[in-house]
Amino acid sequence: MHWWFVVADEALKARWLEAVSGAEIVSDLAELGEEARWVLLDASLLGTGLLMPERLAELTQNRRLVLADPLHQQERGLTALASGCAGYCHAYTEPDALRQILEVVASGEVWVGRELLSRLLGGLNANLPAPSEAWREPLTEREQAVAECAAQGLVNKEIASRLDITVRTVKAHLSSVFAKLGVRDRVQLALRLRA
Amino acid sequence: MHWWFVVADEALKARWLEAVSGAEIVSDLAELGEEARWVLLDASLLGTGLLMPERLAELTQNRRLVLADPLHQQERGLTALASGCAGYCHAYTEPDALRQILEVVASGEVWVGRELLSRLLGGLNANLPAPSEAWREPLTEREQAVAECAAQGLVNKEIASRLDITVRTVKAHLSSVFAKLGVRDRVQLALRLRA
DNA sequence: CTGGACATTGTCCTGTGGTACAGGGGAGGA
DNA sequence: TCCTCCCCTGTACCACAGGACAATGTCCAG
Repeated sequence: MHWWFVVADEALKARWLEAVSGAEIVSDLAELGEEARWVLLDASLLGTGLLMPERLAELTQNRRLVLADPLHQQERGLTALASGCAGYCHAYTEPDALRQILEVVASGEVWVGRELLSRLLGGLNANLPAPSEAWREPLTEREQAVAECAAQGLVNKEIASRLDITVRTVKAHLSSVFAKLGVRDRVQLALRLRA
Repeated sequence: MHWWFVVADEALKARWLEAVSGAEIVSDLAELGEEARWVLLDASLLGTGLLMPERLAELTQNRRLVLADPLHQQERGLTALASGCAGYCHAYTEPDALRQILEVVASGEVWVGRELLSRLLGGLNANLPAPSEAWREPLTEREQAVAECAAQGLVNKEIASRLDITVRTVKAHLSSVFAKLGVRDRVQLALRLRA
């Protein structure tokens, strides 16, 4: 995991390096090569006051980009995330907080501060569509429970412990589930339940 | 910062303690006192299959609550977050990932996984970084090919035939993939690649 | 009362998954 | 030339997955 910092301001650079020493530093976006897969970008280097979704989408192709914005506003944050950024934060956020943000992004997640999250949750739609659960129809309650566990990646021992039954019972239910759903093993079961 | 784990399942407890040793353990919600300000709760201990927003709102008053859910579904995650939870994750998430979640929450932020975030950003024509590609980064070309096959539900024999290599070579690549991606078997690999 | 469905459990078996230890060849960079 | 990494492969081993065959108990509808 190697971070690239796109930052021109010396004070900001120092602050970021406090969070992640050893990062590669460039002061202009044009200097970013394809090898820069994990990037922290000072939004002020984007050139315009506004965040251009197309520009951000272009920049975020084939890389994880965290946008550090001196103008820390919800609208800009939403635009950044909606345009493919893997995180949005204040440019001058505390080094400890910045390190955590980069760690979260490095592990594959997307970083959202609580303000943005609150904003997003505020627009929650009550009538959310239900996920596909057609797989449940032919199964008994116990079979469903065992199937869910298996599809979540648990081994038979763990399922037995979780549901307070023996491994033999787990196998019995799984065999029945496999037959009813027409899959041959738990990998295919997991794929089926996630479809 | 002192975490309280509300968990009855021994295997789950051990897993959580791997993430945060020294946490206070209780096996029933009734045992939670007011001193428990940072709580990780096994959702199965809520008593009903459904997540009750009123109940969650009650539980999250004056405390940071992360809900660890064996039934890891977007709807339930949205309900949890909208009801005041500071985080929603899979009950059996990897200890390293769990530690990171708890660190994020401990620092005052809210934890949201990428699936939930994608849902929340849905109304904004979300263009989150492609989740299906992040797993490629640490893998060699051949490892990627083998991983894709395994994640599609193929057994080792079938993968060997398709890629024109021996079963032993398939196993070698898979073991390397498991180590690099931090998964323990091909079910978890499949889930990871589909995340 | 009977039969069927569901849930649970036993022993036994085979094949697979996954790891350990070992090794060779090719390509590319220092 | 040497070293490292990738790709490939061998034997061996153990644990697990999954199936076969068998059985019991509970509940409920007919």
